[in-house]
Amino acid sequence: MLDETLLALADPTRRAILSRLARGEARVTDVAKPFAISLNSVSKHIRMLERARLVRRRIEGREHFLALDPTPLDEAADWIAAQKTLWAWRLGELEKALTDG
Amino acid sequence: MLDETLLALADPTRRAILSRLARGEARVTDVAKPFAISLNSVSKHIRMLERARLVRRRIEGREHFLALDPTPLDEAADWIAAQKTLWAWRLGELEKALTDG
DNA sequence: AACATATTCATCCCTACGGGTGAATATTGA
DNA sequence: TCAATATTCACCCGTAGGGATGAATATGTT
Repeated sequence: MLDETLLALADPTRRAILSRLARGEARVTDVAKPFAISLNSVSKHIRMLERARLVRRRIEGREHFLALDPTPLDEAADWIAAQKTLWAWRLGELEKALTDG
Repeated sequence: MLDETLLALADPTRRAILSRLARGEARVTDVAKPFAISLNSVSKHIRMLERARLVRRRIEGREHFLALDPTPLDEAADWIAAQKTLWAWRLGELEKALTDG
């Protein structure tokens, strides 16, 4: 799932959609309104966010309400945090080696 | 830069390359060795990692030595952490509203 | 109820790009 | 000269991003 999560987050439009949804549940049209791109594109972006499990959809008649699901963010944050630790350790060793030499 | 960073991280091969480089500097061939894919593909992945500023290249004769640059990870980690906070706050408000109602 | 209208979202088609390969091309090392 | 290192090129395949069109649902009017 990490692939889909990071791929979904790698687009500024999708990140903006997530920021919008962080202010509260919204319909597809509401989400699309601030963007200059077509509603179709927004719909596709939302589908990618759903595939990444970052967004859930609740259908009421013709209206589709979107809400955030923060769960996948944890996995992404964990991976990045782990890498930062590893890299910092490695660079620290390198620094030490340079200092000793 | 956040776009390139997250896009670069969204591929398992590139994440494996980063993990390899976390163990120390390495040449392109060394990095490519464990993978079943061709050297060309690895070269392309490395270029994407360079574009994302996650990897730096030092050329010595015919050998290209690759090393990590952890800087962009901070930006990514910060964005995710900020979103987690915002989302948690929003979901907390929702919880509160449901409890009050 | 029945029909027209407006709104919402999905589907079809095209273009661009990521990911993969093999072959060709410098460039350096032995 | 010959082998090793890495890039570049041309290409194929799958998919994301975009506009245009169509289907489904809700709303309003007679």
